[in-house]
Amino acid sequence: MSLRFAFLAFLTTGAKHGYELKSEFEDLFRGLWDVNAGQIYTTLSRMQRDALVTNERIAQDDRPDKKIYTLTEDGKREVARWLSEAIQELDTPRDELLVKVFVLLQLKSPACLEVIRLQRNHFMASLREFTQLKLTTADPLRQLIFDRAILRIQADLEWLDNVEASVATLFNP
Amino acid sequence: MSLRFAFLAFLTTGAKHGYELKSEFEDLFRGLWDVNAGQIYTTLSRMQRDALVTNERIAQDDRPDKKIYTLTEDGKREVARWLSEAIQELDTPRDELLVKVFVLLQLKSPACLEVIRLQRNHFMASLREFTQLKLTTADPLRQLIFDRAILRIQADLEWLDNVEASVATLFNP
DNA sequence: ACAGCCATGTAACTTGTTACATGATTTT
DNA sequence: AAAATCATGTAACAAGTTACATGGCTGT
Repeated sequence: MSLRFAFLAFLTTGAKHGYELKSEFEDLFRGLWDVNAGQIYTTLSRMQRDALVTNERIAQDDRPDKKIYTLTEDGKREVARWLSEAIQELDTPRDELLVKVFVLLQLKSPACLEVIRLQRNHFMASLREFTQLKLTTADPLRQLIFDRAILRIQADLEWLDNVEASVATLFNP
Repeated sequence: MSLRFAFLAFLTTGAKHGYELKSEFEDLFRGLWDVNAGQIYTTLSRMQRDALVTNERIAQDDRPDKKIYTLTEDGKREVARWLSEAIQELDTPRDELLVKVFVLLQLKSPACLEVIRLQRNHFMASLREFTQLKLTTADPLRQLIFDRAILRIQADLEWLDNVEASVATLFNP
């Protein structure tokens, strides 16, 4: 869905063709998110199916044809709706780490502490990496990407500390 | 994939049938993650397709037949592999909030600050909710669920503060 | 009588993602 | 001569998810 919303937003500044949208997206998320070329066109055709965009084919002498996409009224409404609503999905983390740790706690698995240690080491390495990247980046927009990664990893590390502190109690009630 | 891994782990303590796996999972994640009944069986049949489990049909006089699932050797290897590797996906956040904020910053959209404000209000409300839930929960395992939500939301709130602080600079370079 | 639990499954749809295919132009 | 960029797309699969269907037993 993220790519779809990004395209919707990019199209508010004017009609664009697929390759342009890809470039715009990749310039913004360079390194963090490389989009496969094919995905651009599957995403756009699904947006068209949902009547969010229409396209017009433009012939070019020196280049392959391009297809200019324009937001429909529905598309404009969809952008407006997106901007007017907060994103909800973030506050109930249903991710693999929660499942892993929880299942192991439930099973009182002896592997539990080792798994925590392993994950913590991984996080610490990522943290060092992103901190380094942030420091060596001049672009303040780019720094915000790394910032987010850093803050999230720190939250997860803190959580692992809490989990570890609870293991003894949970295993010997 | 999370459900699949949970089932793999649950099956290490013995053969089980689908409904049992569903109950075990829902007991653990009650309120946070309600699994649709159908998903149990699609997940199990895909696991069977991938040779991670085999099943045996058991007739019961008083109840419908049940199918007992057992881990294969491949399945056991898969669990072991899962436990021995840290989860990687968490350290590059490619989520909708990042996309939303970034696209708006890129477009220098006047909606930007309003979107941040909206999202912050939403996070604050969630934070109050989860804090309340954590306080009124006796089960320490259950508290860890809310703990995770709380820590993640706090990290995202902090990030929004950083973003807001950068908006002025980014809009007037 | 009816709700709810036990127990299973299928069909269908969505999104994410990749491999593959085409072909011209520009840069090294 | 080769590599990168411009530009488009299709086919296919995996995974998440839901609606629907079946049917018996148990508790109120």
